[in-house]
Amino acid sequence: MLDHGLGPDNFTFPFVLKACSSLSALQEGKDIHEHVIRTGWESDVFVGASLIDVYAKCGCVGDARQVFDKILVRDVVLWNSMLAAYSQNGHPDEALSLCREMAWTTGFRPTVATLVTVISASADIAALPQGREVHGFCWRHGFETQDKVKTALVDMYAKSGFLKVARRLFERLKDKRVVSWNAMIAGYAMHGHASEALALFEEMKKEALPDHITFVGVLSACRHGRLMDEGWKFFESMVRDHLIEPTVQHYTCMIDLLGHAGRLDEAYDLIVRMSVRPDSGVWGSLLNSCKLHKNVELGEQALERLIELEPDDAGNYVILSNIYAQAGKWEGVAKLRKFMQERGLKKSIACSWIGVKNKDHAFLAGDVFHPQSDEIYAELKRLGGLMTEAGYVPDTGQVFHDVDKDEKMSMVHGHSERLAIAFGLISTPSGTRLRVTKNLRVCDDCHVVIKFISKITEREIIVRDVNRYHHFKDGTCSCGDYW
DNA sequence: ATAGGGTTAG
Repeated sequence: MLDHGLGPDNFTFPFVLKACSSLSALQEGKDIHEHVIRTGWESDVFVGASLIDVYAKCGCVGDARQVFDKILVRDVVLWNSMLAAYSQNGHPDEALSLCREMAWTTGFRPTVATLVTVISASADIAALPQGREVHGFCWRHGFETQDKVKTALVDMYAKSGFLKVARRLFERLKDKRVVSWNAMIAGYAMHGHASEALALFEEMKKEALPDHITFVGVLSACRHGRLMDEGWKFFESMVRDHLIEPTVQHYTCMIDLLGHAGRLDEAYDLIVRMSVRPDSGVWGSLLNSCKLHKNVELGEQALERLIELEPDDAGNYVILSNIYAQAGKWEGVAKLRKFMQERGLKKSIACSWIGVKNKDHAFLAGDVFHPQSDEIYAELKRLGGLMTEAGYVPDTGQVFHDVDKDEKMSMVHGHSERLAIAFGLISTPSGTRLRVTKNLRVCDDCHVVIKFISKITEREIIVRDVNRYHHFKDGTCSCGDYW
């Protein structure tokens, strides 16, 4: 077109940018962006929304935001594009605050797309107070009747641990599409409700055609329920009866099932001979299983692969370090720490949060910034006494740093999930279920402690960590102590 | 004639 001497206009750019977006072609997108600037179309909302989408699909949220900021006369689709850019790139908090800004500056006339995006952002951080607020908004403005909004709400309530609410909304869908079934099945699966997930899958087969995502849900239900035989049955049936080629996520479920069961060599064999390229999730699952079953050699191999795939992820080094520590191989711990220091890698900062009276309260390990900090620590101390009476012995094996024993104790005692739980206990009526979210894995010792707390205080405590949900009740956890 | 949204992840 350019060779023919024709200049692109405001209609040309969106078409060609959409092509970039579906190919995740960042360099081409940037070239076209320059062309947009040269031809003076950068303040066009259609061109801008397309550019934001290209940058979002390529993971460049900052570039997307620059495009957004240059456009001063915005329409609802432009806002939605920017919200989606945040939401899809792991910045759900930014999406929610941009949504507030949108409400403030534009008078907030959202569309179905706005709400779906914001609800899914709330779901991703299980930010229930915001999610409920959006749900209320949907209801008051007649959006709740829309199936797409309702499906997003099903996902949000499921991820926030309200499976019954999710199910009630799911049953009220006018037309259950595959996406809705998938959200509900995955919801049961991630909470370890394997039988509900599988029952729903049987029901689904009568009404809709399962897709590859349905099977991720089904296999992950088997995984969380440790249903090895059923898992393989579904895996084989997926390929044979449904003609679905297994993706890396399907393999991850199977490798995780084998690994958790201690069949580490079989898990390794499956990684080597599977038809798709193993990603960091696959090796991460194997590394985690090596920790559960104390296998140093295979753990080292898994870390080698992970260093190739995601060298900057500190969590991987920490897990191998834990494996070394369990085995008493302190030279391995020291070697890893040196390696991390040389590369400037730091453990991510742990953070837990809990919603109380429609407000989220966040805690870092050992922090004293909460206004009720003194009462929180007093409550932890009180519980500590009761736990010792009940037979609790602290396990500081997972403390990464090589510090003395007392210091290790205090580090573990101030873990963020404990602060969040203690705050929940002192600020809600007895018997109230607590729901805590954490950005990392729950450590072994906290897991033991929370089991004790659930029994001593007679509370149900739901902790959503980075991998899965833990439902603590009466001294036990739904994960069966494997996570 | 052009742009945005729901389901999967160690």
